[in-house]
Amino acid sequence: MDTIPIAEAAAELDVSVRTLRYYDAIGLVAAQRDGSGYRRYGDGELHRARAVLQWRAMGFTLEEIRLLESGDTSHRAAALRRRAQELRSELDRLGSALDSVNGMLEQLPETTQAGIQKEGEADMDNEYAEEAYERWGNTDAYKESARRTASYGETEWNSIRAETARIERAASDLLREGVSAEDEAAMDVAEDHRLSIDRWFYPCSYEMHTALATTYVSDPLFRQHYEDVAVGLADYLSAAITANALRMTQG
Amino acid sequence: MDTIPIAEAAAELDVSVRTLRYYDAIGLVAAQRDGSGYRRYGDGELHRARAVLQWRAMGFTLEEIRLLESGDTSHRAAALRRRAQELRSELDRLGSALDSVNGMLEQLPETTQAGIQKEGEADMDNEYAEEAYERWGNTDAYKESARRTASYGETEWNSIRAETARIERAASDLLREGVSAEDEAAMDVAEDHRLSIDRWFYPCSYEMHTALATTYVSDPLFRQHYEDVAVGLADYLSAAITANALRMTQG
DNA sequence: CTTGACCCTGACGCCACGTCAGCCTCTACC
DNA sequence: GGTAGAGGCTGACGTGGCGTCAGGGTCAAG
Repeated sequence: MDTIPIAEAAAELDVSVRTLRYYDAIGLVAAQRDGSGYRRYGDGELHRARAVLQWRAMGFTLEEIRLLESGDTSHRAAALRRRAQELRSELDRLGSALDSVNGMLEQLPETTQAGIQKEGEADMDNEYAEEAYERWGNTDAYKESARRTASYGETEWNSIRAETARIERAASDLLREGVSAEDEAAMDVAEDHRLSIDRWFYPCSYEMHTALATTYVSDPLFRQHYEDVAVGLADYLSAAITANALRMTQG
Repeated sequence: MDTIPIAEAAAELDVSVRTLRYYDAIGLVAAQRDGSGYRRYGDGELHRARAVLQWRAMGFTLEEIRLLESGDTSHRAAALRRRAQELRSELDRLGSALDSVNGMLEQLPETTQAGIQKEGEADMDNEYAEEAYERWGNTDAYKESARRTASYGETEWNSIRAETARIERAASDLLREGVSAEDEAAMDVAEDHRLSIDRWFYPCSYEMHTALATTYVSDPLFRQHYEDVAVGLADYLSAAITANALRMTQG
C-alpha cells in the first residue's frame, strides 16, 4: 500500500490538515493509523474524501453528506432536488442583498463621480450608439434600424409597444386555444409580426424573419420574455414564423 | 414618551425577542429600562433597529454594522463597494453549486419524474419543443438550453425573472449615474449577466456572450425591451459585455 | 544529542442567535 | 389576600465547520 501522511493528503485534496482530522473525528472520512498513531491516507480514503468534498461544494452539510453516502439512490435524488431549491432561494436572497447594496451606493451623496447628467445623458446615448455603430454598423439591418429609430419619439415608441403587445396577445390566445402553429390563423399572426418589424425597423424578408425566430428560441432572454407572456410562446411563435415563411415562399 | 415592551417591538420589527435582547447585550441597539428592569422601546430605538436590520439584510456582520453606524460616509461607500464585490463572488459560488447539483441530478439514472402534468399543456410544450429541436437542434446552445429549461417550474422561472430584473436594474443604474461601460462596475454587471445565462441556460463563453451582445443592439425587439427599462440601455449593455469579454480574455 | 519538521489530542473561539432553566413582575379574577 | 397566566429578566449551553493555540510525542538529519 502506498499511503501518504496527512499533510500530503491535505495538499492533494486542497483542504487544511485540520479539516481532515475533523472528518476523521466525526467518522466521515476515517483514516488508517500507523504504528505510532499517525494518520495515513491511501487511495480508498482519498477517493472517499473527494466524494465528500464534492457534496460539500454543492452546499450540503456534513451531516447530510453522511446520509447521502449511506442512503440509496432515490434518497439522493430527493435530496438533490431539495438542495437545488434551497440554492435557488439563497441565490434570490443574495441577489436582493446586492440590489440593496447598489441602491445604498447610489443614495450616498458623495458618490458624485463623473457626470452631471443634464448634458451627460444625451451625450452618453450618442457615445454608445456610435460605438455600437463602429462595431456592428456593417449589418444592413442595424443601419436601417438605427436610421429609422433615430427619429422616433415617445409617440412612436408607444405605438410600437402597443402593436407588439397586441401581436403577442394574439399569439398567446391561439396557443391557449390549442390552435396549431401551422394553422392559417397562427401564420397570419406571424405575418403581422413580420410586417410590424418591416414597418418600424427594417425591411424584413422571410429569410430574415426565420433567422429572428431562431433567436427567439435560442436566446434565453427572448425565451424568458415570451415565457412571461405565456408558457411555450417562444417555441410556438417560432414555429408559426417558420410555417409562415414556408407558406409564403413555397405555397 | 410612548414606549412599547420588547415583544411588541419584536413584532413591529419582525425579529425575535431574543434578537433584540442580543442587540441590547452587545450594545448595538440599546434599550431603555423601566422601574422594574423591563426593556422599553421608543421611536428612537425602533428607528435605530430598523437601520441595523437594513444593513443586516445586505449581509453585513453585526460588527461591521457597528462600524458603519459610527463611521463617516466615505468609510460607508468603501464598505458598500467591498460588500458588493463579496456578494458577487458569493453569487458565483452558489451558482456553481447549483450547476453541480443539476449536473448530479442528470447523471442519476432514475430521474424518472417526467410528466404527470395535465397532459394538455405538457403535450403542447413537447410538440413545439420537438419542432424547434428538429429545426435548430443542431446548435449546441439551443440543445443545452432546452434540456435544462425542460425541468424548470414556476419557482425557477421566478428566480430567473428576479435575477434578470436585478441585472437590468444594476446596468441601468450605472448608465444613469454616468459610469462608463468600460468601468469595472459595468464590466462586473456584464459578467453577472454572462454567469446568469451560464447558470440557467447554457455554457456561455465570452465569444458567445459577445455574439449575444450583437443581437441586443441589432434586433429591434431587444432594443425595445431595453429601451423600456432605460434609454440607451441596449447599447450600454452591449458595450459593457464587449469590454468585459476583452478584459477576461486579454487582461 | 540536538534541532527542526511533522504528528497527536484536547480545548477554546467564532457568529448570531435558538432554546432551555430558574426566577421576577404585572394584571385579572376570586 | 391568593392565585393563575402572561410576559419579563439573566445566565448558560448548543449550533457548524472548522481556525488556532497549548502541551506533548515521533522521526530523520547533522
